[in-house]
Amino acid sequence: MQETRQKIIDAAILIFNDDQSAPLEKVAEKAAVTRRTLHRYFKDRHELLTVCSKDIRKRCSEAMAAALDSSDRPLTQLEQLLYAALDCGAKYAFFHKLHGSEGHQHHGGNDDCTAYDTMHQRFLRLIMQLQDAGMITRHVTPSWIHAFFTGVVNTALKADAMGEVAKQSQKQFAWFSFSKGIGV
Amino acid sequence: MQETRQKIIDAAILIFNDDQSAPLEKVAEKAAVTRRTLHRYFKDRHELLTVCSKDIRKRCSEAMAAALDSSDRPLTQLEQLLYAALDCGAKYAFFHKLHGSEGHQHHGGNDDCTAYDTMHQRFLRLIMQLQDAGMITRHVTPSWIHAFFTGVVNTALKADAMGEVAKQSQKQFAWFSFSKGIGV
DNA sequence: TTCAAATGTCACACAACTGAGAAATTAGCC
DNA sequence: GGCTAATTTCTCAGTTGTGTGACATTTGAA
Repeated sequence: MQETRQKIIDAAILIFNDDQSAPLEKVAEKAAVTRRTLHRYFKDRHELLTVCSKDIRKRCSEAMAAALDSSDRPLTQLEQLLYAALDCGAKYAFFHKLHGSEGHQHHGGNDDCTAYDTMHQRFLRLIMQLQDAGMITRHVTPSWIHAFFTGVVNTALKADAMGEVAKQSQKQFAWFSFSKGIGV
Repeated sequence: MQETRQKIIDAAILIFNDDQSAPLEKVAEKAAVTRRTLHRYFKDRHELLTVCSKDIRKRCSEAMAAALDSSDRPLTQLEQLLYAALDCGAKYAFFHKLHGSEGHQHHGGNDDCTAYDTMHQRFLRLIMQLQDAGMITRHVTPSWIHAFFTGVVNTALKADAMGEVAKQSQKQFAWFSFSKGIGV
């Protein structure tokens, strides 16, 4: 059963997302599996992390690309991007965490880095395009908007986890605050 | 020298903020101190965490209270609250993380919880007051605004850590995005 | 039912982290 | 300079996490 593998990956993403150094026992527990089984699928901690990273890259990149392709209107693209990120959930958050951690070195040979950078560039271009068209404010920089974007995603994820905001309002609130926050 | 103690606490907040299970060696290293010295000030990991929690509570509560007292205009109070949170930096983020973690149980006997809840209540009241006055939108709930507030703080902290946004623009951007994002 | 693959249980060796004692070293102060 | 307290260095035992082997148990499909 290959679904066990995915179950472990998903658990690892959840656990490592808020505790990088968490013992593998916790991951196994979250995946409802023995540590021994976890080790059957993944040689060691490092391999598990690598696989998580690749899994995330694949899923996030696809979702983001689909969002961008879903429309010709830049503002709609941006809105769909936000929804896609929210759907990716913890994966999107972890994607950024991986590339923002201290020990991380960007280099071309790493596919994950390439995927991240590509996405990042497309995002920045979209933002600059919107600014040029006067559809969003120029008071804040594209860099800030990018940080703000992931910040709103994280906010929605946390609000969801805390159960403080109704599920169906989540996306609506997120888009309201994000779009207004960049001066749409 | 009692400043060593504070140095360790500050280092612990920084380290534990993005890796709860980080070895104490990392904390000691960040504080430019030996692990042995750390153990002289704090019996064990748990005591260090407890002290961090108290330190954070004290500093954040004071800063927030001062911000609220700095003006009579609700909107100015909110703006000052944001700046205070940004000044508290990682401490503010950790404050929330501590109270949002899984194993955490809210109970009256815990001073930290009380302080957190008090602050939380004052924040929500301020928001509802602004909504009643029609100064901010009603499209989003006070709960969402609270989550959004800490989200913006985290965004600014991250942007600062990544060096992507000029220091002096930080607060300005944060307030712009936050205020617009709640429909000011 | 039967067989094979997947998973669990137990046991082990090893590495890393933790907490503490004792002596050597450093820093501030009179 | 000498004294005192803080800190470092070195040490070590105890605990926890890691990775693996051997074998039992469960599961699912033929």
